[in-house]
Amino acid sequence: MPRPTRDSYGDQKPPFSYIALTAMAIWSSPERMLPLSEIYRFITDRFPYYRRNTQRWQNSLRHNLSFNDCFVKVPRRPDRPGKGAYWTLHPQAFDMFENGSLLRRRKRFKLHKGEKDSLNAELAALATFNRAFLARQANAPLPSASLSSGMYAPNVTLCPRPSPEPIEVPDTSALLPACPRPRRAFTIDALLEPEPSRSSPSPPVQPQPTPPRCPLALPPNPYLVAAQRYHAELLAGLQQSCLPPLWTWRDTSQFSHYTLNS
DNA sequence: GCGTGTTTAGTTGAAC
DNA sequence: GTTCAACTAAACACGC
Repeated sequence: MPRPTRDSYGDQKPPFSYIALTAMAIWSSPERMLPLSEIYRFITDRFPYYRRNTQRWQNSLRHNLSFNDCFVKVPRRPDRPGKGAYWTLHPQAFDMFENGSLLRRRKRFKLHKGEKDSLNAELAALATFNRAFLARQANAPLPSASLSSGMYAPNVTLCPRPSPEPIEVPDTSALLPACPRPRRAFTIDALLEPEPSRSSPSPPVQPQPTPPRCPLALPPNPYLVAAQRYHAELLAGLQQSCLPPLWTWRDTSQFSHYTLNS
Protein backbone atom coordinates (compact mmCIF):
# COMPACT_ATOMS: atom_id res chain seq x y z
CA MET A 1 0.00 0.00 0.00
CA PRO A 2 1.56 3.25 -1.06
CA ARG A 3 2.34 5.73 1.63
CA PRO A 4 0.27 8.86 1.57
CA THR A 5 2.03 11.95 0.46
CA ARG A 6 1.27 15.54 1.13
CA ASP A 7 -0.71 15.85 -2.06
CA SER A 8 -2.30 12.46 -1.94
CA TYR A 9 -5.19 13.53 0.25
CA GLY A 10 -6.83 14.60 -2.96
CA ASP A 11 -10.33 15.59 -2.13
CA GLN A 12 -10.08 14.01 1.29
CA LYS A 13 -9.89 16.36 4.21
CA PRO A 14 -6.30 16.44 5.51
CA PRO A 15 -5.84 15.35 9.13
CA PHE A 16 -4.60 18.77 10.17
CA SER A 17 -6.44 21.30 12.23
CA TYR A 18 -6.74 24.84 10.94
CA ILE A 19 -4.19 25.85 13.52
CA ALA A 20 -1.75 23.31 12.16
CA LEU A 21 -2.39 24.36 8.58
CA THR A 22 -1.86 27.98 9.48
CA ALA A 23 1.33 27.17 11.34
CA MET A 24 2.58 25.28 8.31
CA ALA A 25 1.88 28.19 6.04
CA ILE A 26 3.59 30.68 8.32
CA TRP A 27 6.63 28.50 8.78
CA SER A 28 6.94 27.79 5.13
CA SER A 29 7.48 31.44 4.41
CA PRO A 30 11.01 32.83 4.47
CA GLU A 31 9.97 35.63 6.77
CA ARG A 32 8.00 33.37 9.12
CA MET A 33 5.00 35.57 8.68
CA LEU A 34 2.28 35.83 6.07
CA PRO A 35 -0.75 37.92 5.29
CA LEU A 36 -4.07 36.16 5.39
CA SER A 37 -4.34 35.93 1.64
CA GLU A 38 -1.02 34.08 1.45
CA ILE A 39 -2.11 31.65 4.15
CA TYR A 40 -5.20 30.92 2.08
CA ARG A 41 -3.05 30.38 -0.97
CA PHE A 42 -0.65 28.05 0.82
CA ILE A 43 -3.51 25.83 1.95
CA THR A 44 -5.38 25.73 -1.33
CA ASP A 45 -2.17 25.11 -3.26
CA ARG A 46 -1.29 22.06 -1.21
CA PHE A 47 -4.61 20.63 -0.19
CA PRO A 48 -7.20 20.36 -2.98
CA TYR A 49 -9.87 19.70 -0.40
CA TYR A 50 -9.73 23.34 0.57
CA ARG A 51 -10.38 24.56 -2.91
CA ARG A 52 -14.04 23.99 -2.22
CA ASN A 53 -16.29 25.68 0.28
CA THR A 54 -13.74 28.42 0.71
CA GLN A 55 -16.08 30.67 2.62
CA ARG A 56 -16.59 28.07 5.30
CA TRP A 57 -13.04 27.09 6.10
CA GLN A 58 -11.65 30.58 5.59
CA ASN A 59 -14.06 31.89 8.16
CA SER A 60 -12.94 29.18 10.55
CA LEU A 61 -9.34 29.96 9.86
CA ARG A 62 -9.84 33.67 10.56
CA HIS A 63 -11.62 32.72 13.75
CA ASN A 64 -8.62 30.65 14.80
CA LEU A 65 -6.19 33.44 14.05
CA SER A 66 -8.08 35.84 16.26
CA PHE A 67 -9.05 33.40 18.95
CA ASN A 68 -5.74 31.67 19.57
CA ASP A 69 -2.95 33.51 21.29
CA CYS A 70 -0.46 31.39 19.41
CA PHE A 71 -0.95 33.63 16.41
CA VAL A 72 0.40 37.16 16.54
CA LYS A 73 -0.80 39.89 14.24
CA VAL A 74 2.08 42.05 13.10
CA PRO A 75 1.27 45.39 11.51
CA ARG A 76 2.50 45.91 8.01
CA ARG A 77 5.67 47.81 7.48
CA PRO A 78 4.99 51.34 6.38
CA ASP A 79 6.84 50.76 3.13
CA ARG A 80 4.66 47.73 2.43
CA PRO A 81 1.15 49.06 2.25
CA GLY A 82 -1.64 46.63 1.64
CA LYS A 83 -4.71 45.03 3.03
CA GLY A 84 -4.61 43.21 6.31
CA ALA A 85 -1.78 42.55 8.67
CA TYR A 86 0.88 39.88 8.72
CA TRP A 87 0.43 36.87 10.95
CA THR A 88 3.19 35.01 12.71
CA LEU A 89 3.53 32.37 15.42
CA HIS A 90 4.28 33.21 19.00
CA PRO A 91 7.62 31.63 20.01
CA GLN A 92 6.11 30.04 23.06
CA ALA A 93 3.57 28.32 20.87
CA PHE A 94 6.21 25.81 19.92
CA ASP A 95 5.27 23.23 22.46
CA MET A 96 1.70 23.13 21.28
CA PHE A 97 2.27 20.09 19.15
CA GLU A 98 3.40 16.78 20.54
CA ASN A 99 6.86 15.81 19.30
CA GLY A 100 6.70 18.62 16.81
CA SER A 101 4.00 16.84 14.87
CA LEU A 102 1.28 19.03 13.54
CA LEU A 103 -1.21 16.22 13.69
CA ARG A 104 -1.99 16.82 17.27
CA ARG A 105 -1.80 19.67 19.70
CA ARG A 106 -0.63 19.05 23.20
CA LYS A 107 -2.61 21.82 24.76
CA ARG A 108 -4.20 25.09 23.93
CA PHE A 109 -1.69 27.89 23.82
CA LYS A 110 -2.75 30.71 26.06
CA LEU A 111 -0.80 33.77 26.98
CA HIS A 112 -1.07 35.10 30.49
CA LYS A 113 -2.77 38.43 30.76
CA GLY A 114 0.38 40.37 31.46
CA GLU A 115 2.16 38.83 28.54
CA LYS A 116 -0.77 39.49 26.28
CA ASP A 117 -1.12 43.08 27.42
CA SER A 118 2.56 43.68 26.93
CA LEU A 119 2.56 42.19 23.47
CA ASN A 120 -0.54 44.11 22.48
CA ALA A 121 1.03 47.33 23.71
CA GLU A 122 4.10 46.74 21.62
CA LEU A 123 2.15 45.90 18.51
CA ALA A 124 -0.13 48.86 19.00
CA ALA A 125 2.90 51.08 19.38
CA LEU A 126 4.30 49.71 16.18
CA ALA A 127 1.04 50.37 14.35
CA THR A 128 1.01 53.90 15.71
CA PHE A 129 4.57 54.38 14.62
CA ASN A 130 3.62 53.22 11.16
CA ARG A 131 0.76 55.69 11.01
CA ALA A 132 3.05 58.46 12.13
CA PHE A 133 5.51 57.47 9.48
CA LEU A 134 2.85 57.46 6.79
CA ALA A 135 1.56 60.81 7.96
CA ARG A 136 5.02 62.20 7.58
CA GLN A 137 5.38 60.67 4.16
CA ALA A 138 2.18 62.46 3.19
CA ASN A 139 3.70 65.72 4.43
CA ALA A 140 1.28 65.83 7.28
CA PRO A 141 2.64 67.36 10.47
CA LEU A 142 4.21 64.65 12.56
CA PRO A 143 3.83 64.92 16.31
CA SER A 144 7.56 65.00 16.82
CA ALA A 145 7.21 65.50 20.53
CA SER A 146 5.37 62.24 20.72
CA LEU A 147 8.01 60.42 18.83
CA SER A 148 10.90 61.92 20.68
CA SER A 149 9.31 61.55 24.04
CA GLY A 150 8.71 57.88 23.51
CA MET A 151 4.96 58.31 23.67
CA TYR A 152 4.62 55.90 20.80
CA ALA A 153 7.46 53.75 21.87
CA PRO A 154 7.03 50.75 24.08
CA ASN A 155 9.89 51.09 26.48
CA VAL A 156 9.82 47.47 27.41
CA THR A 157 11.92 44.47 26.77
CA LEU A 158 10.52 42.07 24.26
CA CYS A 159 12.37 38.91 25.05
CA PRO A 160 12.52 37.00 27.18
CA ARG A 161 9.17 37.53 28.79
CA PRO A 162 8.60 36.51 32.35
CA SER A 163 6.67 33.32 32.51
CA PRO A 164 4.77 32.47 35.66
CA GLU A 165 5.32 28.80 35.09
CA PRO A 166 8.02 26.88 33.33
CA ILE A 167 7.11 26.12 29.77
CA GLU A 168 8.67 23.23 28.00
CA VAL A 169 10.07 24.67 24.84
CA PRO A 170 12.17 22.68 22.41
CA ASP A 171 15.78 23.72 22.72
CA THR A 172 16.54 25.30 19.39
CA SER A 173 19.56 27.20 20.56
CA ALA A 174 21.93 24.92 18.75
CA LEU A 175 20.17 25.72 15.55
CA LEU A 176 20.42 29.42 16.02
CA PRO A 177 23.24 31.41 14.56
CA ALA A 178 25.62 32.54 17.24
CA CYS A 179 24.86 36.19 16.92
CA PRO A 180 23.92 38.00 20.08
CA ARG A 181 21.38 40.66 19.34
CA PRO A 182 22.70 44.17 19.68
CA ARG A 183 21.96 45.68 23.02
CA ARG A 184 20.02 48.85 22.50
CA ALA A 185 16.97 50.34 23.99
CA PHE A 186 13.79 49.28 22.32
CA THR A 187 12.48 52.78 21.83
CA ILE A 188 11.87 54.98 18.84
CA ASP A 189 14.60 57.32 20.09
CA ALA A 190 17.11 54.53 20.25
CA LEU A 191 16.07 53.12 16.93
CA LEU A 192 16.41 56.47 15.26
CA GLU A 193 19.98 56.68 16.44
CA PRO A 194 22.74 55.45 14.16
CA GLU A 195 23.61 51.78 14.45
CA PRO A 196 26.45 51.37 16.93
CA SER A 197 29.60 50.03 15.40
CA ARG A 198 30.53 46.48 16.29
CA SER A 199 33.95 45.45 17.36
CA SER A 200 33.79 42.03 15.77
CA PRO A 201 32.13 40.86 12.63
CA SER A 202 28.96 38.92 13.22
CA PRO A 203 26.16 37.52 11.12
CA PRO A 204 23.16 39.72 10.52
CA VAL A 205 20.52 39.87 13.18
CA GLN A 206 17.84 37.24 12.70
CA PRO A 207 15.34 37.60 11.30
CA GLN A 208 15.71 40.26 8.71
CA PRO A 209 12.27 40.03 7.15
CA THR A 210 13.27 41.59 3.89
CA PRO A 211 16.18 43.56 2.72
CA PRO A 212 15.30 47.19 2.95
CA ARG A 213 14.20 48.34 -0.43
CA CYS A 214 13.32 51.92 -0.17
CA PRO A 215 12.83 53.90 -3.30
CA LEU A 216 12.11 56.89 -1.10
CA ALA A 217 15.38 57.06 0.70
CA LEU A 218 18.04 59.11 -0.94
CA PRO A 219 19.51 59.98 1.45
CA PRO A 220 18.15 57.30 3.76
CA ASN A 221 14.98 58.42 5.41
CA PRO A 222 15.57 58.13 9.15
CA TYR A 223 11.94 57.34 9.80
CA LEU A 224 11.92 54.53 7.29
CA VAL A 225 15.14 53.17 8.66
CA ALA A 226 13.70 53.34 12.13
CA ALA A 227 10.51 51.63 11.10
CA GLN A 228 12.41 48.82 9.46
CA ARG A 229 14.66 48.48 12.44
CA TYR A 230 11.62 48.50 14.69
CA HIS A 231 10.07 45.64 12.76
CA ALA A 232 13.29 43.67 12.76
CA GLU A 233 13.68 44.13 16.51
CA LEU A 234 10.10 43.20 17.13
CA LEU A 235 10.27 40.07 15.07
CA ALA A 236 13.64 39.13 16.44
CA GLY A 237 12.11 39.31 19.87
CA LEU A 238 9.07 37.35 18.87
CA GLN A 239 10.89 34.64 17.06
CA GLN A 240 14.26 34.56 18.69
CA SER A 241 13.67 31.14 20.15
CA CYS A 242 12.24 29.56 17.08
CA LEU A 243 14.46 30.41 14.15
CA PRO A 244 15.49 28.79 12.01
CA PRO A 245 14.04 25.29 12.56
CA LEU A 246 11.52 24.50 9.90
CA TRP A 247 8.60 22.19 9.68
CA THR A 248 9.53 19.31 7.49
CA TRP A 249 7.28 17.01 5.60
CA ARG A 250 7.83 13.46 6.74
CA ASP A 251 6.41 10.14 5.74
CA THR A 252 5.99 7.53 8.39
CA SER A 253 4.46 4.14 8.09
CA GLN A 254 1.19 5.49 9.37
CA PHE A 255 1.08 9.17 8.57
CA SER A 256 2.54 11.78 6.42
CA HIS A 257 2.87 14.92 8.40
CA TYR A 258 4.86 18.02 9.06
CA THR A 259 7.18 17.68 11.98
CA LEU A 260 9.60 19.97 13.68
CA ASN A 261 13.20 19.50 12.73
CA SER A 262 15.39 18.42 15.60
C1' DG B 1 -18.06 46.24 -2.13
C1' DC B 2 -15.04 43.21 -0.44
C1' DG B 3 -11.47 41.42 2.36
C1' DT B 4 -10.00 41.36 6.93
C1' DG B 5 -10.48 40.91 11.84
C1' DT B 6 -13.25 40.18 16.17
C1' DT B 7 -16.61 38.14 18.88
C1' DT B 8 -20.30 35.10 20.33
C1' DA B 9 -22.66 30.88 20.28
C1' DG B 10 -23.55 26.19 19.37
C1' DT B 11 -22.05 21.42 18.11
C1' DT B 12 -19.03 17.49 17.98
C1' DG B 13 -15.60 14.28 19.31
C1' DA B 14 -11.67 12.83 21.97
C1' DA B 15 -9.38 12.67 26.31
C1' DC B 16 -9.53 12.27 31.13
C1' DG C 1 -19.95 12.51 32.89
C1' DT C 2 -16.99 16.37 32.42
C1' DT C 3 -13.64 19.02 30.17
C1' DC C 4 -11.37 20.74 26.40
C1' DA C 5 -9.99 21.41 21.60
C1' DA C 6 -11.72 21.93 17.22
C1' DC C 7 -15.09 23.17 13.96
C1' DT C 8 -18.87 25.87 12.11
C1' DA C 9 -21.94 29.70 11.58
C1' DA C 10 -23.12 34.23 12.00
C1' DA C 11 -23.02 39.07 12.95
C1' DC C 12 -20.61 43.12 13.08
C1' DA C 13 -16.91 46.70 12.53
C1' DC C 14 -13.28 48.51 9.99
C1' DG C 15 -10.28 49.86 6.24
C1' DC C 16 -8.63 49.64 1.48
